Amino acid sequence: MPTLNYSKQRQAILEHLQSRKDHPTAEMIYHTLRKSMPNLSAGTVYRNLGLLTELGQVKKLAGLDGVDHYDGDLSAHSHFICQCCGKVDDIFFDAGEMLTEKASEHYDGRIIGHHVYFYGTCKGCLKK
Amino acid sequence: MPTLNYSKQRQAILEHLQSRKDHPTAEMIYHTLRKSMPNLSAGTVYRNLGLLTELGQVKKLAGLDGVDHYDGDLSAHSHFICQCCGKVDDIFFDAGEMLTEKASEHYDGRIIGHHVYFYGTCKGCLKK
DNA sequence: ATAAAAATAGTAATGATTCTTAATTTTTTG
DNA sequence: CAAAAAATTAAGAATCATTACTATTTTTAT
Repeated sequence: MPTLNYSKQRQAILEHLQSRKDHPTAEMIYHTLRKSMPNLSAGTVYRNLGLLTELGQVKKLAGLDGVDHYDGDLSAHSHFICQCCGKVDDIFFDAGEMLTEKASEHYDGRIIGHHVYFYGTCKGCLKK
Repeated sequence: MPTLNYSKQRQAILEHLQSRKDHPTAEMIYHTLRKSMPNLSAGTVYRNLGLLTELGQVKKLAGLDGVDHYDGDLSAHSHFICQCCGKVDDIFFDAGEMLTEKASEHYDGRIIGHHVYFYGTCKGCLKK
C-alpha cells in the first residue's frame, strides 16, 4: 500500500467538488477543471475521485443513472433522483442511526452505514 | 409504444429470476438460461430485464458493484452489500412509508419511493 | 541536491450495456 | 386456416464510462 503524496490535481479536484452544491460526474469535473488545468487528464480525475472516496473525503453516488456522481458535502443527507429529468437533488433529512440500528436486528453481519435514495418527480418536472 | 407480446424468452427470464433467492446480474442469468435455451442471446436478456423492471415485475439493484443486479422478490425489503466480498444480501426489514413521508416534509417535489442500501461486513467475512 | 517513490498525461484496453438488422415468432385479420 | 402485420429475437457491431499501461514529471526523504 503506497503512501499518499500531495498532488496539485487531487487538491484541485477536492476543492472544486467542495465548492459546488450539485453532484457532478467525473467527466463534468474533468471538463470544468480542464479550463484552468489544460493538460489535466481524465484518468487522473477518475483515479483521484476513487482515492478521495476511499479516504472518506467525498461521497460517491452510484446507481442513479448508470454514471457515478460525486458529492463533496459530507453532512448526513439523502438524495433524490427525478425519474423524469434525471436530476439529482439533496434532501436534508437524516434517517440516521435509527435505520442502521433497526436493520441490524434483522441481519447477522456488521452493518456500518446506509445510503437512502428517493425517487419520484422533481418540482420542475411537476410543472410540465 | 408497441404492445407487449408473449415471448418464451421473457417468460423464462422472469420465472428463473423468481425461482432464485439471490441477486444475479444479466450476465449470470444469461449464462444459466443458456443451458436450456442454447441460442438465447445476451441482448435479449438485457432488454427483457429492462422491460420487466419497467413493468414492475422485477427490481433492478444498481450502484452495488458497478454491475446491475436483479431481484425477483417484490416484497418490501432492503439490501446489504458486503464491502469485503461484494455479496448482496437481503435484509427483511421495511423502513416503509415512514421514510417517504418524513423525506417529503423536506423536499418540494413528489417522492414516489425509496431504496435503502446498507453496507458493512457480512457474516462470512467477519469470521476471517 | 539526488535518488526513490508516487503521481500524471496520454492513450489503449476493458466490459457492461445498447443498438442495428435481418430472420423468426406471435398476433391479427380476412 | 392462411397471409399480412406487428413484435421479438439472435448475432454481432457500436457505445461509453471506467480502468490499465507506460513513459515522463512531481513529490518526498536522505
